[in-house]
Amino acid sequence: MDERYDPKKIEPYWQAEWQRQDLYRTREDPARPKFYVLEMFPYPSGAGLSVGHLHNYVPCDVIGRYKRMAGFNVLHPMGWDAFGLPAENEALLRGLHPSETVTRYAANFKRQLTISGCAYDWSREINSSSPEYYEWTQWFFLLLYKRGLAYRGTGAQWWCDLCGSVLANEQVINGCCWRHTDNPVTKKDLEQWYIKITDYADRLLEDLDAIDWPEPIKLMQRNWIGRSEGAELSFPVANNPTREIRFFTTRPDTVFGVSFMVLAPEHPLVAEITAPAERASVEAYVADARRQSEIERMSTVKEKTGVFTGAYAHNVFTNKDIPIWIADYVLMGYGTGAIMGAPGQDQRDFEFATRYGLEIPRVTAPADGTPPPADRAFVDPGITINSGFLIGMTTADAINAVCRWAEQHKVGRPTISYRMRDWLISRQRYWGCPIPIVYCKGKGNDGIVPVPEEQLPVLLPAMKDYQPSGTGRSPLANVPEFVNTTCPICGGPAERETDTLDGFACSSWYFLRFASPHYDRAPFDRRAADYWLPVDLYVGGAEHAVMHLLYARMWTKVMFDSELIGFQEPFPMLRNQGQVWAADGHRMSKSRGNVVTPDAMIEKYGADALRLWELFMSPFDEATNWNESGIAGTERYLMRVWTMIRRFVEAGSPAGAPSLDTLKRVHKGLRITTEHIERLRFNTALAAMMDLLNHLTKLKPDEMGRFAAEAYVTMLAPMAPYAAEEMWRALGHASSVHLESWPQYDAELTREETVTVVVQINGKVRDRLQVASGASEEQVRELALKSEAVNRHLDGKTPKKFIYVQDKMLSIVA
RNA sequence: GCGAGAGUGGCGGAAUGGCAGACGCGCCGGACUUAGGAUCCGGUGCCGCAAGGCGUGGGGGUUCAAAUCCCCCCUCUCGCACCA
Repeated sequence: MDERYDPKKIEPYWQAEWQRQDLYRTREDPARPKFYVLEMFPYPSGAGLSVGHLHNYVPCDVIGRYKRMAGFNVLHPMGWDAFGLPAENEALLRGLHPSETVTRYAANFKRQLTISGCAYDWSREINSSSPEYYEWTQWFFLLLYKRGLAYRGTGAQWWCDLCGSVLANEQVINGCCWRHTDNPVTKKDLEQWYIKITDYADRLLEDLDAIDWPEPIKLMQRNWIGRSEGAELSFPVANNPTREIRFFTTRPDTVFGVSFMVLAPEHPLVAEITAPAERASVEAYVADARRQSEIERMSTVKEKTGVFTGAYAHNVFTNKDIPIWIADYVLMGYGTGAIMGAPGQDQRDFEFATRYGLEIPRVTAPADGTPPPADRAFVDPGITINSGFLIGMTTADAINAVCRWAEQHKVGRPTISYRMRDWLISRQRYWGCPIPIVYCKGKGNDGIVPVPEEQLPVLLPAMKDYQPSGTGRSPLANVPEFVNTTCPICGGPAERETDTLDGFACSSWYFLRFASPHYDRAPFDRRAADYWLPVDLYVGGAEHAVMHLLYARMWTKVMFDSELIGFQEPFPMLRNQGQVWAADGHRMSKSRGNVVTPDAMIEKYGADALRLWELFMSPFDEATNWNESGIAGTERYLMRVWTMIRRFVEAGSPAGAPSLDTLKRVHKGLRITTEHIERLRFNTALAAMMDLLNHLTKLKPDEMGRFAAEAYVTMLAPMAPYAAEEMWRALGHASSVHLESWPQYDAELTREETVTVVVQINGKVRDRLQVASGASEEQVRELALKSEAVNRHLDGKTPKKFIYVQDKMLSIVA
């Protein structure tokens, strides 16, 4: 063992040695309990990993290593979410082929993770852009199609006429194209593929109750799904009884107060019902609404506007004709694109009615008998008034009564509406997973023919030029050899789908692939999946709260329904790591020049010191700003451990007979460290280790003894794997410390014999008593009343009341 | 605007109703030293010589006891954009 701790010397050595020993290879072993820890697989970018990424990977590595030592068979894999826009943009702008850049960037990520000491089983590395992987993404798409969960529909996409291509939301900046910054984007309607995630809305909602996820994430999913109960009703258009306006409401009890209707400007009825006299103003409003939606997020606090169509609807409850308006605050994408206006009970309707001088009937009164406020809507539940057969009913009863009446008279029914919409999974992009569909020219039903499984994968063709097709189709439309094919059924001429799948398709099942990453007969080997899945601990950023985590949950449920797997939730336990901002408080980014790389920190301090600082600088799940100054502290800590072990070894590694006090401290340190690692409290786990070190370094080697020395190094192993390995060898062991068992503590030895009991008088601490642990209230009281400090502060007053908290505190009220 | 989270020494943070500031950074002092940006030892919330008092964004409340629970306000961060 060298005198000085020199990470530059030991880290490369052990890296090579671990690789030679294939130390992190994982195999199924039914005899041992399994633990599957997974980080959300990263998109390999050219910027490489920053120290911010390691704030996720290092703690997960600690958990993986710890669980392995604690007796679990641990699966801790890594792969690359490799399809995506940045690689395609680089291809477009710099002519670099995405598969080359992605391969290079992934290799760099892997190198950075390796030098950081992360124990991944690299034999299970996957890449979502490799045909061996996306073959099965395509297979899943076909599964969804066969189950009626994938369908074609029309959707509007951002469009730049100068690029001749669709744009992602992030490519639209201030309403203009990212490349043509003074060219306003428009919307283009395209036929696209959708996934019917709405069929799973209720299950996605209900099953949230049974999983261990951060509450804010669950809440975001609940809000995203946005379930609301109500009724769908319909009113006929006056003088045009073949046409009706269907609408959803959560307050069917207020139908007698409906004094107008509002349609979304895009509503298909608008053109048909508009009266000739109003046509000009309606068309102008519709055009204006369309233009406004094109100029991104111009004004978020604008007033409610609308125009009258000149048409009327017949309120079947009041038998009155009510005006039909259009307004841009009604969205075509939610509900039916039409709402009833009940201005007395809805604040938004109230503002609209006030502005345009519409009638404001009051049909709900406060339950306490006071009149509804005159200057605003009364939105709370109450007692129904002015409402025919509903008068006197509570809001809840009136809702039921309206639903029953509507069903009997065939004008509506109770229903549930969801805010969540179906998942638009088509992308008009090159660098994605091809959709395994062909369109046969000789067939009806749009000629949709799924590619037979045995013909998968549909390979993404190599291209030289990634210019957009100009038509709204993906660049793949420019490759005739790809597009033109034959129908798998009739053999006649057919064209391939040229859209590719959203990257979220790849990430909706990758956690299963790690169980059997090289299996080539199915997406996964059922036996391996049954052993490893579900994921025991899933870790990633809160930014994936809704999309990725909902899609992956839905696909898992589809797999369960298809009897491919035996579980319904892929991630029973989820945690979010805290975001690490740059020292300047901004996102770390190449353009700001504030990226700190692990490479630079490892060069300066060594990987172990960096790892310890990642663990120590802040709680795992809380955001923090990067601050390099503390690494000096973790580096110094490692040096002190090193010196302690070196002195111990140089003294001949004496077996020693530690004092009871030392023994108790070791066991207590072990207990706290263990408990805190289990709870993912790495910063306080390390603090407990430092505390223990501060005690142990005061001892001579034979006072410390072999048990303490070895337990200490073993405990350090998950956090600082290189230094621990080197010290373990110096302690005379031939095999790796990472194959050792986690040391067990003796609970008896972690018990305190004496405790400090605080004495408070009227809420202020006046004395501290050392008493035997478990002392009775009487004993402590007696002791306290003898105390000089207590008597001085009691100042002759008689205690009125004592409150005793065992082993902690005696509170005296005087 | 709505929703979620956060606010504690000079700094990162600890304490989840029971000793505020664990552990570390920085700083101050000392030892060793030709030397120290190394190492080791001690100190370090604020006021005060002390006894003691004050102190967890601000204000109020509950409690024997509040950083922690409740109400109001301020600031910051993240998410969502009129969801009928």
